[in-house]
Amino acid sequence: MTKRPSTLADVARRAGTSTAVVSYVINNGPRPVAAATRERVLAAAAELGYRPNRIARALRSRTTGVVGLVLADASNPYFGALARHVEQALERHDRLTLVGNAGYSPERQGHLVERFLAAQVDGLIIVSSDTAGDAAAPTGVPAVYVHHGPADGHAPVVAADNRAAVRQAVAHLREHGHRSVAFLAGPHDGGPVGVRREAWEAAVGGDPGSVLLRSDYSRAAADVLTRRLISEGALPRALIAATDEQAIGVLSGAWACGLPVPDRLALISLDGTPESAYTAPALTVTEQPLQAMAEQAVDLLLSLDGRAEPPAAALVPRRSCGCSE
Amino acid sequence: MTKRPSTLADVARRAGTSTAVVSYVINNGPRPVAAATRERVLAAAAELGYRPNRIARALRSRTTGVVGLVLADASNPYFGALARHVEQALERHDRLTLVGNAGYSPERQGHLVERFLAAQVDGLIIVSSDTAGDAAAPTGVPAVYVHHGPADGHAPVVAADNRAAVRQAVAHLREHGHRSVAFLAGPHDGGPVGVRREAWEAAVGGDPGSVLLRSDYSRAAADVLTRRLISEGALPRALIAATDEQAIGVLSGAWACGLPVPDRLALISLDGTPESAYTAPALTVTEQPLQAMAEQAVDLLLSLDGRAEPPAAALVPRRSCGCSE
DNA sequence: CTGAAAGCGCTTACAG
DNA sequence: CTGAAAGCGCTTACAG
Repeated sequence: MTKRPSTLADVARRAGTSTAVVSYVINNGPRPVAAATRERVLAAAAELGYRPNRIARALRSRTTGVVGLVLADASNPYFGALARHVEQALERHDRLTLVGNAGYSPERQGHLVERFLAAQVDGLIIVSSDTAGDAAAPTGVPAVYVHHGPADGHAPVVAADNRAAVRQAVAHLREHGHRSVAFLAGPHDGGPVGVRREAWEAAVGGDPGSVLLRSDYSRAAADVLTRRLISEGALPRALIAATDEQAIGVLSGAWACGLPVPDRLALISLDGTPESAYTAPALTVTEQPLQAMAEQAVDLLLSLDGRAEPPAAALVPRRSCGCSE
Repeated sequence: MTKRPSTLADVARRAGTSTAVVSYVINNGPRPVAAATRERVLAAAAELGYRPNRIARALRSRTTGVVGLVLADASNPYFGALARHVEQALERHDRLTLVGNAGYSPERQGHLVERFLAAQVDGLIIVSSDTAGDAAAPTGVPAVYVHHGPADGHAPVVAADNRAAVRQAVAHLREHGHRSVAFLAGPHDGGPVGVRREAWEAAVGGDPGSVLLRSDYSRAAADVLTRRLISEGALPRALIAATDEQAIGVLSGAWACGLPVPDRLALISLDGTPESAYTAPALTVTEQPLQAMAEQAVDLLLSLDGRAEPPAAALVPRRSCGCSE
């Protein structure tokens, strides 16, 4: 038989004071309380194991301390890492994180936003890919997009400089002596991967040897594609993968076919998630500043400041491009 | 100027009825409403863009529809996958998920539990490793542990049969002709990895060639350990890694040293996260039924039923053990 | 410095 | 079938 949790009124009764005073001491304000009274209240609260009911506080003060985080795809480590950094940043600001996975579905994203709004979140952080996202522009609470956002400019979007990252990747592969540099894009253009693809196109000019490849954003799809290209003798010698997921699938397919990386395939990936450092071989990446992006998004949401862009993606040379670590 | 969101009272006024009736139609009960009245209410709600305030409902009905999910370590894909499945299962039951990452710290876990309780969650799902967990037995709301839980039996624990998984792994490596099978454990015993280690010990008997290795639960630590063992000529020929994180680190270290897997090292991992299928080479694993575990935890929490144990971990032969895929 | 009281937006007995 | 009203646990003007 667990007894009813104690309330403010219980504490007030026990301390022989009013609920107002109890509230003032629990919240350290907004009115001063005499030291002696404060002690009595604190003692009463401790004896009763009082824990403030945030729901009641939220109803009254119209702020829940909860932020909704919508993920384009929680199973992609890139979004996963972003999510962890967002949650941590919010926790540092004493906010709770309500999380939802849209699984690349705009409908599910819209549904999540609705549910979060009904839960009276104080704000929304939407980690969006290309497809989902532009639709449900949330109303009533502040929202910040990460990675990709609607173009209408109604909500801030935090993203790294994708074009610069691609230019670095192409240049690096050229330094390794590759004249042609292929690109593994997503199934559609649009969103950050579309931007990356455009930047690649601009960088390789019209070079016919620099072919455009496409696969879903999954290890499985890139693995299958790689096996097929190898069996057809059509695998490029130098390749930029739009995402780590795809790059890992390429590595997996290449290994299975006995094709050595980087000797027969020089590979660079554009996400730079933590996992990219422990593949076989380790992936050369342009590392997106995931933590900085997450922190900036949280700061913008809580309007702590409107800091400048996050640091640009940095090229991290590892083995897969042909560097010797 | 965004105007104040409409309330039940606004809808009632517009529909020319009482708030009680509006509540009845919004919630389809618990009292019947005349069809004509219902239409008026629905129309009014639609015109006003009414969205029920779940906080107010929660305060009144003492149930928030929110569950708190505490993760031992969100950056470990094993826990990450579990978290996704839990969130999806909760979503199917129309619950929202408040998420927090304890980062292997019992203090942070306790702190998260406190905050979740203050937020009036309807229940807690605690995905715990060995170290964190036993401390803060939450009070007042139902709780279910996943992967590992306190031994006192106060809360249900959902976990796969770790011993059977280890026995399968050892037997499989023996079928490949390995008399000695080493084991890469975590930094301490205790929790599921402790159980796995014990089961390994029982399976290999006192064989002196079956050595016990230890590393942190990270790719980095296992990578470093593997490089060191190789340089010392002390790497075993057959190894069971307690976790996928460690197995991936082993693969990474082996590749960097030019040591071929599985030819010179046969490797099996005991988690079986999705990533294990796309390493180079693909990892042979005992696959923990992560989705089934998550669903059972949610069902237990919402006391839908007390189903039997989740299905046992199944051995998935891939390349790293020496099988030819 | 402190108390009595209104009110946040709902749900649900209680009358009719 | 419907309405008037109490109350969930807080916060915060308003008096004193």
